[in-house]
Amino acid sequence: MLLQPSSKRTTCGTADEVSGLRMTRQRQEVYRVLLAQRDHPTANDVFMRVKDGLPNISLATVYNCLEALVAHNLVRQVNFEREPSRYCPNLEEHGHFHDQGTGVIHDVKFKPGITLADVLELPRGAVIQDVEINLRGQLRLA
Amino acid sequence: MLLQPSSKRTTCGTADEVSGLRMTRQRQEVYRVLLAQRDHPTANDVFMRVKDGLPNISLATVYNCLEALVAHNLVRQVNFEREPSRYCPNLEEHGHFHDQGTGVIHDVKFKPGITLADVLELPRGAVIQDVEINLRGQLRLA
DNA sequence: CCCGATAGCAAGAATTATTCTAAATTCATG
DNA sequence: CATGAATTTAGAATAATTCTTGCTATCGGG
Ligand SMILES: [Mn+2]
Ligand SMILES: [Mn+2]
Ligand SMILES: [Zn+2]
Ligand SMILES: [Zn+2]
Repeated sequence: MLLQPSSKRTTCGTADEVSGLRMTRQRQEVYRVLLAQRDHPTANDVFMRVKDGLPNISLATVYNCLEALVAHNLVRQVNFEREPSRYCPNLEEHGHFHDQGTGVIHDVKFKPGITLADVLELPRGAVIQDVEINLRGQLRLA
Repeated sequence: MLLQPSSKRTTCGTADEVSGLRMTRQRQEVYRVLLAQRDHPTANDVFMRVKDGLPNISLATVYNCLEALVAHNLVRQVNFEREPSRYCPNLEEHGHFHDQGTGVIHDVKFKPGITLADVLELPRGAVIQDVEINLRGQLRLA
C-alpha cells in the first residue's frame, strides 16, 4: 500500500498496478499530508500544507491529485451539507461525526457484525455501491 | 400541520405558531409542490413546477421559501455528494438511496427498534442533532 | 380605516468551491 | 535521445447558492 514514485518502476505490472495510479511527486505529497494529519482537511487546507514541500504546486493540481486518489480508492471524499469537500485517508468503512462545538470531524466506526440490511429497509434488489453516514451534534461531557 | 395563509390569522398565538412560519402564497405553493410530487426535486425543479401557479415567482424566492421550510422543519434538505440540494417533505427519520440506473432517489426507512447507538461506536458524550444516511447503487431485479 | 413597522418578494449582482482550457513540463518507453 | 502520453500549471469559466437593494404586502395599534 506504500506507493513509490512511478519513475522507479514500470507503469503497468508492479506494486501500484493494484491501484493503477502513477505516483507523481504531487500526488505523493498530497497523500502524505492526508496521512500525516487526519483531521479531514479541505482541498484548500491540503493546498496550504503541501506548499511546505512543493512551493510551486497549484490548487488545480491539488484538486487533480485528490480526485485521482479518490478515484483509485486511496482516499475518501467527505461531504457535509454544502460545505467544501473534505478528504479522509481512512479506508475502513466508517461514518463521520461533526462536532458543532469544536468544528472537529471524528471518524465513527461501525459496530462489528452489523450490516446495512440489519438497519435499513432497503429496496428489493438494491445493490449498494457507496454508503455515506454523516452525523452532526455536540460532544457534551457528562 | 396544514398551514393556512397568515392573512387569516394573527402572527403569534394560533395554529402555525407551532412552526412560527408565516405562510405566504409563495411558501404555500412551494410546500404544496413538494407534497404533490415526492421525487426529491432540486430548487430549480421546484421553481419550474411552482411557476404554473405563480408565474412571477423568482428563483431567489424559491430558495428563500425552501430555506424557511427547512428551518422550520417542514421539509428536509438532501445532499448527495456535491450535487444540487434536493428537498423532501417526508418528516419521518429516513435515509436515501440514489439509484444510479434511473437517477431516482428512494426514501429508505429504518427498521423498527433500531437506534444509531446499536450500529455506530459514537464518541462518548455525543449528542446527535442530525443524521444523514445516503446510499448509492443499482436496483438489480433478481 | 390609517399608519408606521416589519417581513417577504423580485431582479440581478456577487460569491465561491470546483472544473475546465490551453500551454508547458514531466515521464515512460523504445 | 526521441516520441507520445500523462500530468501540472495559471488563469478563465462554471454554476449553485447567497446577497443586495428597492419594492410590495402584511401586521397590529390607534
Ligand atoms: Mn478547513
Ligand atoms: Mn433535478
Ligand atoms: Zn474519515
Ligand atoms: Zn426523503
